[in-house]
Amino acid sequence: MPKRESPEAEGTATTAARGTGEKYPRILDAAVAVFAEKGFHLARVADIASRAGVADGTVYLYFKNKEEILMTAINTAFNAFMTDARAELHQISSPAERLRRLANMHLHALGSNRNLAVVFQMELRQSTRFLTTFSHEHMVEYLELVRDAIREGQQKGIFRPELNEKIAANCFFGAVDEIVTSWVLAEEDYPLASAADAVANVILGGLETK
Amino acid sequence: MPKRESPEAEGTATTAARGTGEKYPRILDAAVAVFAEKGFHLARVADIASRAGVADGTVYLYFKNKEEILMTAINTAFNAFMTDARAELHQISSPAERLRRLANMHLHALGSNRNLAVVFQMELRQSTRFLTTFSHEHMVEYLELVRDAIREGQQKGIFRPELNEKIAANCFFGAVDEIVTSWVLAEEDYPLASAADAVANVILGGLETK
Amino acid sequence: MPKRESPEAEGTATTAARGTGEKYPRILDAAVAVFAEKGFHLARVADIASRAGVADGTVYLYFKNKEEILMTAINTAFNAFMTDARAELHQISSPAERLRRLANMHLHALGSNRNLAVVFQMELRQSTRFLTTFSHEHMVEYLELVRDAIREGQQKGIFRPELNEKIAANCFFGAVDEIVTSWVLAEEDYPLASAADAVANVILGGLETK
Amino acid sequence: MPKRESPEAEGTATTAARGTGEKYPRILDAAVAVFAEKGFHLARVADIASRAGVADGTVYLYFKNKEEILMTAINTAFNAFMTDARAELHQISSPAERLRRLANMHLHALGSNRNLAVVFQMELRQSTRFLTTFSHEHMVEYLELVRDAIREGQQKGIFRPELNEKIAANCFFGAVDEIVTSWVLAEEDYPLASAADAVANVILGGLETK
DNA sequence: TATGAATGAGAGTTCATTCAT
DNA sequence: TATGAATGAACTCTCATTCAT
Repeated sequence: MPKRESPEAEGTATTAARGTGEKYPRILDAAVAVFAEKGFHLARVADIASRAGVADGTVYLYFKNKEEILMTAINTAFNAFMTDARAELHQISSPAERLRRLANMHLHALGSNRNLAVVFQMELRQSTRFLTTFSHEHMVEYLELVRDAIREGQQKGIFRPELNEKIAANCFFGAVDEIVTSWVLAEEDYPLASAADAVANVILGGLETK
Repeated sequence: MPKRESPEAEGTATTAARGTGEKYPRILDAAVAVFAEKGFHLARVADIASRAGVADGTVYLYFKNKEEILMTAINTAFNAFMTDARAELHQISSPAERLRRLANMHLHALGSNRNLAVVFQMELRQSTRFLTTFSHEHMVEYLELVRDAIREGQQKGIFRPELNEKIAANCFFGAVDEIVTSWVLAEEDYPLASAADAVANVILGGLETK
Repeated sequence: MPKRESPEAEGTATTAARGTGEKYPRILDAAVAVFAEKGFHLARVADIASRAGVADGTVYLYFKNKEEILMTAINTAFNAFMTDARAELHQISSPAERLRRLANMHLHALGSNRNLAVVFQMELRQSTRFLTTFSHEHMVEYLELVRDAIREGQQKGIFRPELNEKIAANCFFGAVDEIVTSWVLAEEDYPLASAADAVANVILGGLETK
Repeated sequence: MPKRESPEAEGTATTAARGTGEKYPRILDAAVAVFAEKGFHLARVADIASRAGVADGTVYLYFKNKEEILMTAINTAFNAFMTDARAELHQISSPAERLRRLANMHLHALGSNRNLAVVFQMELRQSTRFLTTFSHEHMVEYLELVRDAIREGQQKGIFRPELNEKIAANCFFGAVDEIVTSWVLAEEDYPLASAADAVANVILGGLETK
């Protein structure tokens, strides 16, 4: 997920953003903000354009259509996250620590960009067949990281060998993911990452041999 | 979740369903099927009507609008589930067993009605403000069951006392929920409930004192 | 115009009207009330039926369609008025007195039934070609009465001979008609007929030789 | 009433009008033509658009909705007329002459644009509460001109002092208005303004002291 | 006669997308 | 590249009318 959110993404933009150049990222940020606020289907391309401070038509110079904006936003954020995550996890030998670190990064990434978090938690689960497939593939990629760690932990004897590795990985992702959802839906805006250790404790407790 | 799904909900219905009477449940079932297939926004009321074997206008004799159909479907299913769940859990004294049973019921309920499961996993997480609030309330109700069990388990000393009860409950729900999502997105149609014990093992392992 | 308005026409009817029998006039009265309130196009047949205390379908046992209800209401009232008017005017030999009496009857008829007045002033001027023709014919009939009086007055030398009789008749009708419109649109509910003499004075003043 | 009516307003336009530019007045003219022909409720926005030679959606770039088109058409025409009328009447000191001139302008304005006249005579008297209020206000404004003249004439002793000024003004307007209605409903298309003197003669005859 | 559930055609309006400038 | 006016397909919902009971 993008480390920083461009400043105009939250404002009306039409004013501040004009002339900053770099329309592509501005449109992307605006789109994430609008999708977060209204949801994909209720978001109008005109909303995105005006928030980005560009003309409606300009959006189509950078993106084929509305769906592609959403997908690009998700892809960009997801790929950035995965690159970061793979790099970091690579340096950690303990499978348990790796999962703890992954939970941490996951919550940090989304906790630092609420709009993006909303889009991930809400809009990613659309049922356009295409989008479903699309997000499914991301999920698989993410889960691969988790399953690797679990498998390795089982081989090393620190994770319970009888656990179905696939299901365990789903539990890990599901738990972390639900923490994000819960945060997104909450009224108060507590720091999401602060929950990382607590989640990791529960899940790792469930994975580790007694 | 509805005790029985009328058989025509899966088929084209337009033919077979005609004149079977009781249009209300037929429309509801058709709606769930169409929502599952296309998603709420892409589902046309005409699709629902034709699948239910009724005229477009007939839908509006039973429901105020499209949104009300979705909400009714979700409410009906959710309330039926909660009633069942409360009744069953009431008879189980062990908190761990209660959670195990809840996971089981959860997966059974959705595993026996794929369309409904798709609607719950996908459409419930839309971002219409109203729907968000609406589903949030259901979530809270469900989580109350989980939190009660966790709290009691902590008091009895069988669950780790240092765990944040709210986060732990989220982990439980998140894990079970993700198993459903995974099943919904999966190519093959394995019996969902078969995963119940495995999930429960992971989470209970994480909750129980060593 | 009908001498009396059936009592249920103003109320919700569904209660009081039931079982009184005589559904035909009840539907007619209800229709006039609903047309007056919402206008022809915005009036729903269901509104009329419920106000008349009958089922929607029952309306169609008495009237071919919505338009026929309006036409029947107008026709009935208009014919009743014309019959009365012809009978009364027949007994008055002075053309001036005849016009004075006609203005009086006109304002009395509509002033005693506001709903009907609204329908006459507003709905009669629709532009469905059919309805236009239809109301045009009524107008001609009414104007005939006026023109007869004017013609006779001119022959007798009490009305200015140079006046175009057709235009003068239009002036008479227009003046009286406008008094009704003004009353219909007014906030306060003054007795319409009280204006009869004043209007007659103006117009007769314009007609009479000096 | 609009100073000039774009020529295509009367024709089918779909062909000739394309690309003539200035879509706003074209839509307005087309709307008046369609409203005149079918009446507001039966007029479809698609009719207006096609007559104006624009796409359906284009209408909504210029007007919020169908009602706004009607109101704009009426307002524009009415305000133009009132501006003209006030300017002209200002220069006439004789109250009688002023009324004669007003009748003349009234009949000229509507007589030179039959579609607009139809809309004024028919559609303006609908019973949408909003429209009623709206047209009522116009009426008041117009009547103010008439009442001013009458009041002044009474003060100067040339109009009968015993006449109720409000009722007299209604008579004036009603008479002129009915001449227009009569013309609108007539089969043959005689020049409307030719009736101006005749009407003025009747009404002024009724107003003036003998 | 009476009912009212069911029908389905129909229309206002929105908005993603295009394209002439 | 950038614009934004224009397009027109699409879709929800209403309501006059019918007809089995």
